[in-house]
Amino acid sequence: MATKSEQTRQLVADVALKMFRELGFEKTTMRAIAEGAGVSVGNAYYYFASKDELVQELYLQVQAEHAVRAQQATDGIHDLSGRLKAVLHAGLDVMAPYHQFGADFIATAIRPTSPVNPFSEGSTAAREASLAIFRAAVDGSMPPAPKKLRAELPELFWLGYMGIALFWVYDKSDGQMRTRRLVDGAVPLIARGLSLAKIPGVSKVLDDVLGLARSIRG
Amino acid sequence: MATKSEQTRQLVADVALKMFRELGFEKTTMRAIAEGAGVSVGNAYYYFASKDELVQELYLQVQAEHAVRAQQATDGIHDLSGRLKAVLHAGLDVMAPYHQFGADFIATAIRPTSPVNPFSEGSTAAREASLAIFRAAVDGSMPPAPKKLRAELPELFWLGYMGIALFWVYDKSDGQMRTRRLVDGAVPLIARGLSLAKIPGVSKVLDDVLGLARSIRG
DNA sequence: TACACATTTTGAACGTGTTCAAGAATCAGT
DNA sequence: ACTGATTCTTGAACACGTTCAAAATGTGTA
Repeated sequence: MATKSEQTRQLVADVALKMFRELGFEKTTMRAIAEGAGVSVGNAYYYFASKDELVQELYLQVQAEHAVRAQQATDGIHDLSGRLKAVLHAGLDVMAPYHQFGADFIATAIRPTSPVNPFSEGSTAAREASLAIFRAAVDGSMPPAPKKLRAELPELFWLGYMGIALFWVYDKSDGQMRTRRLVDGAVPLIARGLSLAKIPGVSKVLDDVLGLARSIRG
Repeated sequence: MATKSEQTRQLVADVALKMFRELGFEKTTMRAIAEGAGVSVGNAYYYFASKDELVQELYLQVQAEHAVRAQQATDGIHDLSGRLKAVLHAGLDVMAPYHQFGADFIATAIRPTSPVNPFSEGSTAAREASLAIFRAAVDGSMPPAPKKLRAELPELFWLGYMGIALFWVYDKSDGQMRTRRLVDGAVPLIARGLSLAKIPGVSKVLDDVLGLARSIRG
């Protein structure tokens, strides 16, 4: 059984996540979390060094849930387009309860100093986990993706997913259906776009793009 | 001559921008701004409803400066690639003094509620001004850009510019030279990519992409 | 000049995230 | 069971962004 310490930590996290969902980021104060969990403010800080770390807790949970659902949703689907669509919709499903929270989450996440920042070194593990979801979608596809791009695609799709999340945050339509339509419309186009990679002229430009990306990254 | 009121407002803004540049966003407290300007905290709030509005002041100034410099830098350059490169580098030049400030600026700007948010309705004017810079770069180019894309290019480039700004924020290299190299490397590729639009297969996919963009926007 | 009204300025006060010295509870080794 | 060290918990305190009633100053009118 869990130690007392682990119980307290979990309790604080649970209360915080529930409040984030129901009240949003700003109305969820550290004092309210502490009171809701029946502990002192200082005690909450003993387990989470900042409010941002509680946001990270949410991020990790959402991501873990995404991994599970993406796995289920892609089961039995073999074409890349279908698999990608399933993964993206699974992501939107998991994020849905947090839509009003999204803006503050992204504002937090985008700071280089934030533990949640997806590009920062601190969250390499989290980013890898998220990338793995897209890698699985690509690697498991039949027919396989163009060889030249296969290694780069997961990262590209992940980046696209970040963009979709940003779009989703600003999407005020009912149930964020515009984002859903964007996914449904864009994914087949991406799949078709990939087939263009075989055209010699396109292929050459693509090589240079990939080369540039590598040189900038290193 | 300016009224006393205008002088005070300008003084507060000047002190704030100077502090933003020299100390960054967090260390520039409203109390410090007020003290530096020789007014009370409440008085600063009489002219600027929030700290964010002072950030907006900075945003407007940077943008105005960008417009001027882009104009100068593209003068006499006719090819699209050269013009785009000049505009982007002009943007980086203007932003340079604020690099350490960049992260907080973007975190502020990305909130839908922020007056600085580039997508929000409140800053339509500011966005239009920024878009106009890219429109001028496209419209003034010789040979002209592909007709099919000409109307969409400014918005696309502007979006790319937002992406570059994001990259720049995270760029810890000396003088952000990686961002400079990214611009130098990416711009010619974009120009070459545009010429692919004439290939029938590519053109068809492109039409669908543009159609999707329009349907989502509306 | 004297008065009424509008504009500008003040500084104390509020609620926030966060820190920290101090104390309470728990544990490990004898 | 005792003791010393470690882990956990507390709540007052700090600096921050922001608000607001009240005061001070400015402006136009009789």
